[in-house]
Amino acid sequence: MAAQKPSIPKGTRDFSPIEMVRRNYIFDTIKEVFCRYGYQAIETPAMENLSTLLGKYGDEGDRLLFKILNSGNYLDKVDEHTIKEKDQAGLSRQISEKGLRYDLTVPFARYVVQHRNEITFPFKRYQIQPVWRADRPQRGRYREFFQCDVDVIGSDSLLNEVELIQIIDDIFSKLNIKAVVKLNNRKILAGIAEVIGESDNFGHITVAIDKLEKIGIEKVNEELLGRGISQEAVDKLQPILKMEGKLKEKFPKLMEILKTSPTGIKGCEETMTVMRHLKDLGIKAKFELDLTLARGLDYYTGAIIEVKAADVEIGSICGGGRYDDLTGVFGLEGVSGVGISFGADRIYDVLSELNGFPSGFRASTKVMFVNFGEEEVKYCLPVIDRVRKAGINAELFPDAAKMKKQMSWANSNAIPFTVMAGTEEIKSKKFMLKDMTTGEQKLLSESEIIEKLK
RNA sequence: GUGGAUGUAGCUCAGUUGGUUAGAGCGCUAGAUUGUGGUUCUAGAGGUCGCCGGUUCAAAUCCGGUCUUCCACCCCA
Repeated sequence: MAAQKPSIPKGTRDFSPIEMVRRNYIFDTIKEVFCRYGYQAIETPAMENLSTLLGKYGDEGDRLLFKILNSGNYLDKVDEHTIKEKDQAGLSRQISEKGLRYDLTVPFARYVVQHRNEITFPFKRYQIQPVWRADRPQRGRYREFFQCDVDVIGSDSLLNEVELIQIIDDIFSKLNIKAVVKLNNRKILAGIAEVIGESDNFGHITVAIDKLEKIGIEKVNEELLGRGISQEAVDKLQPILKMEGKLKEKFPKLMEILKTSPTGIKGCEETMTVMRHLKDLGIKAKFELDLTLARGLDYYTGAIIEVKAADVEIGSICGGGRYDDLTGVFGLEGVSGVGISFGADRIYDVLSELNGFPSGFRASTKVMFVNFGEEEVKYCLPVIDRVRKAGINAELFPDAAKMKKQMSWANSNAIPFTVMAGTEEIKSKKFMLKDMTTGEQKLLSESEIIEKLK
């Protein structure tokens, strides 16, 4: 057999032991906070029916879905016409009916509708699983990555928004990441579109102004005009785009601009309520109103939340918002939800860059027993068992390899202690314990070793 | 999906205008040290120069294609 060069698909990664320790540190921190606020874990399958996924994320989202080829002789079932006409979309529909999930929110909505009889609302759940996107990989962008979602479904209360931001604050404080929370509201954006008389172009407007920070006001205006938005509307938009100042000054200005749009006013009031609570709570993270924050996902209807790391340029590390009718498409109307998603992989990248991982928690083994051969193993084995039962992580080197080999193995695995027990030690019923950091060694009894390593 | 850069030892990288046997550091293996790792010294192993094709007497080096990784756009965690 010809040796093939091993590789993994573009945008995917292996996680080696050190990375796993670090990833688990992130997951554990996140889980702990989720649980603290009363959220319960669920999981859903890696693959969903395409009918569940398609049409929920906009055209761009549909394009980025990984589709799974049907099993069996799928080609037999394709009609001649499709093949002759090279109808790609038609073909894809006929040969693929499943896809890898694109996020955790839509599968969650599906879950809620499917299990509605078992659920007592409001339902608070968290879900930590990988998702897949057929995107082109880049810094902080992978084709397989983990999302950590928390959602409350079946409650309109703005207290949920507040709670989610508290969770954001808790998690990033624990991880020592300076977070900036950006808030906006789809209703404000809808109000703006309404006030400038371009409600029909809501999508184009939000996408364009989302780029304000990146490309500047001139280019945004160009793009708006290019998208068929009237000069008059663009002119009307200018004071909103240029609005500056503190929150206290921004809101009255915004209310004034939006006064003819009840929706806009509502959005403004909602956002003010949330922010007032955050202020009272003394949130550590910076939070700000960002009118340019749009977020592409089609299903958001109220609050929009996005978190960036203050010290690392990597895109958002957490994002989410309120969706009033996500379950509607699956046949459950009038259930509002709000949720956010933490990007574990980007958080990992941020911590790497900041050197923010706690040090010195690499090896889990506390002590390694050197293997000198059959007799010595017989002498050590029961002792190792008792050491473990005393709650000390211990292991025996599996082969009676050269001492040098065994010691350097312990060394490269950063194991802090080794025990040597050969003929001499067996005779005196003792063990030679060596501290690998200082090089010091002492002849001790079993109970003294357990005492020392505890 | 569009445009740009990149690929040489396990890792990080040198490699001249195309010219003989492709180098360094780290790591790895062995010995100095037969019951002692981490320091030191000595020796050694390890490369289809991403892959396929072309130009040439001759290609790591030039050309085309392809894949990977990275960057920008699009979009997003």
